[in-house]
Amino acid sequence: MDIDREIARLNLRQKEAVMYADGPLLILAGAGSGKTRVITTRTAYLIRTGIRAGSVLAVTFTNKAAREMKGRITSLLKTEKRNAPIISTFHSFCLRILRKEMKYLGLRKNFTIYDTSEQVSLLKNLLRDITVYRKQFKAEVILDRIGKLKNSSTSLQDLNTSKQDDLSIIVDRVYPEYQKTLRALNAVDFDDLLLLVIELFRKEPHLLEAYQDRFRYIMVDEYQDTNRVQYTLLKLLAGKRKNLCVVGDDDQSVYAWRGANPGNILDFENDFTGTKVIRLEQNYRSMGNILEAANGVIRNNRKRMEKSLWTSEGMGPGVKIMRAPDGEEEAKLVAGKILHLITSKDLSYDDFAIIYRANIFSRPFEAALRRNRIPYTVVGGTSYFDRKEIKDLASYLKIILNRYDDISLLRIANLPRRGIGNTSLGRLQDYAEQEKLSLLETFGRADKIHGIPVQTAKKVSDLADMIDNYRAGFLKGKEMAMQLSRLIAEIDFIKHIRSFYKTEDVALKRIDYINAFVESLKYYEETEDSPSLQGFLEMLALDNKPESDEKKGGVTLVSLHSSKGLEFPVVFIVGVEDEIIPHRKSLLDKGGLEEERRLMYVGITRAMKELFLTHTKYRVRYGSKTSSIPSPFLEEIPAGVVEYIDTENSAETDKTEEKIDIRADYARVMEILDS
DNA sequence: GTTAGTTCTGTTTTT
DNA sequence: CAGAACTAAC
Repeated sequence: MDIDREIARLNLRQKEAVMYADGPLLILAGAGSGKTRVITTRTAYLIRTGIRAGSVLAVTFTNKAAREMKGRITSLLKTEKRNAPIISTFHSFCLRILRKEMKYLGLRKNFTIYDTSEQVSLLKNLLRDITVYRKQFKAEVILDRIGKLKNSSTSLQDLNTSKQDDLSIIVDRVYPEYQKTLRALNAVDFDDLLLLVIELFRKEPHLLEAYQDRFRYIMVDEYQDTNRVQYTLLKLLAGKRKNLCVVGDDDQSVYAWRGANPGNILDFENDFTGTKVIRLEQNYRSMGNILEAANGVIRNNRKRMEKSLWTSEGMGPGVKIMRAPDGEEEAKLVAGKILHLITSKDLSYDDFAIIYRANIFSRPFEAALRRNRIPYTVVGGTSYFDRKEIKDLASYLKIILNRYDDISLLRIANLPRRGIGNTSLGRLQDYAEQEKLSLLETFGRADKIHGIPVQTAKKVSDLADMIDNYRAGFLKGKEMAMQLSRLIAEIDFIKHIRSFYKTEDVALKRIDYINAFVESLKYYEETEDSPSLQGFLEMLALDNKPESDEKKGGVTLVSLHSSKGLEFPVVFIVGVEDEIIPHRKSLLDKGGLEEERRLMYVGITRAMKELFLTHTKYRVRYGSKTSSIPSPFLEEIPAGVVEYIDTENSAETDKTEEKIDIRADYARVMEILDS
C-alpha cells in the first residue's frame, strides 16, 4: 500500500494529474510519459481519499490493457476483489449494463454477439434479396460503410447518408434490413453493444441517473482512439458530475481508419467547460537520439496539438538506418544483429522487438530467427479462437444457446457434410421467411416443405432435434465441456477434419486446437463463479485471446499498430519503404499520410536504447521482384541523429544504380558493420 | 450435392 | 506467389 511512495516518484505534472480529482480533466500524454502510471496511481489515490472503489470506473480499449491496469491497481491498493474499481473495456462494460437492464430492452435472453465474419454472413444473406444490389460491391465494403454509419450517428434510427452514389443507395437500403434482422435473430453486433446502452439511457433517464450516481469518477485510457459513439456514452455517463478524466495523445492516433475520432480531444474542452488540461511531455523511455528522430518525423504533421517530448537521459547511440539487398537479406541482417548485440551487450532476447507495417512481413523474420535458434513470439495475427474449426464448433454452441441464430445454423447445417446442400437450404430459408419462423423451427418441419427430398428432410430434422436436445443439457451450465466432447463425437467432427485436411500433421494440429477449445471451456467452467454457456460465448466474443499469448518470451514480432503501448530496449522497424510505410492503400483515405506518419512515430517511440530502421533495395511483391524506394519518413529524421549502414557487398552492386541510391540524399558517414 | 479447377486479390484490428 | 473465393463439371 505504497501510494504515497508512488506519488513521491512522480514529476510535478504527473502529480498534478493524479491529485486533480474533481471536474473534467484532459491529460495530453506524450509517448513514454508515464501515462499508465498516472492513471493507475490516480485511481488508487482517489480511493485512498475515501471515494468508494466501486464508484470509480476506468475504461480501456483492450482486455489486455484492462487486465494490466487491474493488476497494477490491486498491487497498489492491496485491496480485496470485492471492493475494487470497475476496470473494463467499453464493450464489456456495456454488455454488463445490457444484461442487467434486459427488461427495458427489446432483446430476449441468450442473445448472441456477432463477430465480423458473422456480420458478413448476415449481410451476404440479405444482399441476395436486394435487387438494386447487382453484386456491385463486396459485402465487406458495404459492412464497412454500415459500421461507419453506426459509429458516427449516435442513434440506431437516424441514417441519412444524403449521398446518391450507388454504394450509398445500397447501404441506405440494406442498413435498416440489417438492423432489423439482427434483432429478429436475437443477435447484436459489437457496435450495438454501445448503441443499445445509449438508446437505453435516452429512453430511461432514471436509469441513466442511477448509473451517473453509481460511477462518480470516470477515466478513459487511449482517448484518441474513441469514436463518436464512445464519446457520446462518456458524455452521458459523466453528464451529472463531470468527473471525467481522459488520457490520450493525438500523435498516437492510428485507428481513424476504423472510426476513431481524434477530434474528440479537441471537442473535449468545448463540451466540458472549465476543463483542466495537463500536458505530460517528459519522456522516461527513450534516449535522446530516438526522441529527436520521433520529434523530427511527427513535426511534419499539420493537424496536431503542438508538443515536444524531452528527456533528461543522454543522447545514447544514433538511430541506425540499414539497407539490405532484399527481404530475405533484411531478415538475416536483423537476426545477425540480434545475435551480435546479445553477445556484445548485456541483453536478453526479450529486449528485442521487430516491428513491421503488415503482419505478412513476419514470415521471413520468423524463418531467419528460427534458423538462428533465436526464440521469438509473434503478437497478433490470427487469434486462436478465429480458427475455422473453432468457429465451427462455436457456431454449434451458438445455435444451441440461441435458437433464433439462423446465421450460426446456416454455418453448421452441412458441416460436417450431411447431405444438406445449398438448394435445400435455400428452400428452407425461403419457407422460414414466408412463415416468419426461425430457421431452426423450419428445420424441425422440413418434411412438410415442398421440394425437399425425403431423405434430406430427415437429415434436416434430425439436426434440429440434436440441437434441441443439447440445449437442455447446456443450459444447466454444468459439465459443458463434457457435453461438447460428446457433441464432437456425435457429429464425427474429427473424421471431418481428417478428410478436410488431407495431410496428417496438419489435421493433427487442427485436432489439437479442437482439444484445446474443449479444455478452455473446461477451464472456464472451473474458474467462473456461475458459469453459463452464454458467459463462455461472451468471453469468446469479447475477450478472445489465449492467455499463453501474453507471457511467452523471446524476441517480439509485432505490427506497428499492435506495438502501441509496448516498449523494448532494442527495436527494429523493418520494411521502412515507400508504399509500405506509408502504405500505398492508406494514401487513398483523407488524412491517410498523416496517420501513417503517426504510425511511424509510434514505432520509433517504442525504442528505449537503440533503434534500427531497415529497408531493402529490391523486394519481391506479389511474385515479382521490384526495386524499393526508401520511405519518405526517413528523410524527416534530423541528419544529426542517424547513422547509415549499408550492408551490401559493393562487389555485387551495380555501380550505376549506386549513384542514384539513397546515399546521395544522406549527408552522413557510412559505417559498415559486421552482419 | 460434391469436388476439382479457375480466377482474383493483395493493410492496419479490437471488441 | 499464395490463399481465398467462386465456378463449372462430375
